[in-house]
Amino acid sequence: MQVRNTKQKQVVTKVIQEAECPLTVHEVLARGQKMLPSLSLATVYREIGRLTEAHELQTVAIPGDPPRYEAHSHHHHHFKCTGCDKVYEIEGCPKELKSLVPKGFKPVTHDLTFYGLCKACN
Amino acid sequence: MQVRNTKQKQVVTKVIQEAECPLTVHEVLARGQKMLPSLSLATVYREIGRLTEAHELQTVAIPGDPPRYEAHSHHHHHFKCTGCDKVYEIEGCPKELKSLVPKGFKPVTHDLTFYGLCKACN
DNA sequence: CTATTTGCAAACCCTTTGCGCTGGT
DNA sequence: ACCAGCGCAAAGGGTTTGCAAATAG
Repeated sequence: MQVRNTKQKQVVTKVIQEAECPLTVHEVLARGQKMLPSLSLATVYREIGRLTEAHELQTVAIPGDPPRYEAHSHHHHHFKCTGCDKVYEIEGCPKELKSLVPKGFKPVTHDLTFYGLCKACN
Repeated sequence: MQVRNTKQKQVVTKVIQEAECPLTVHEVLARGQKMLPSLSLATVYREIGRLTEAHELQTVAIPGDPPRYEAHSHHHHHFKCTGCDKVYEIEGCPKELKSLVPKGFKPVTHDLTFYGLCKACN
């Protein structure tokens, strides 16, 4: 079973790589359709599913929001503006974090999300 | 518009307060029906909605999982076991966290979730 | 007695899936 | 020419909502 290189895949990948912030499925669809108007929602879901399984995408889940997706690059965290609802990337990660985990537990990874006002809304 | 003290509200509140970990809506329903068999799913959703808006409940969102709810007590974080899928509370929170936020941004709150193996699964 | 709240079922998302057609190789 | 992948539309699963009956105050 071989993987084919289709326009749809190129478009979805491109949209996510060029995004300045994590995108929802519908945002990916909207941006993708500017390049390829026939792009369908089902295809976006399928492609995002593939990319996520291949660990080329990361899911950013924020309570109350639909999931967002971003290119899997280096380890980082997020800031969600409660004013304009945009999600920003935050660099850095304190080493001490792991010390919060109780003895006997084995932490593998973690998510950290800040909420508040971004530069523009503040 | 005054709020009435119904059996359903008491049950939902009690279930969540007595829970040893954050519960999904269906877990709240199942536990609640042991005390009040007629309790309906819609009522659980409505009551959780009210409590969340009143900030008496906190939502624990984990990518891929349905949201869970817990009593709003002190500030703390969570550990999700990827072995048994249970969610544990983690105490403590490094002061340095806020220093990750860029200048001009105003952090109000944050979520932190660890993933890995719990004591039992490790 | 009156207005809120409940339970039910239908309506609504958002996401997934079956299927015939398109198009990459 | 073959078959992975697409678009469409229907199905699924979780959550919300309209409404008549139940019930707190």
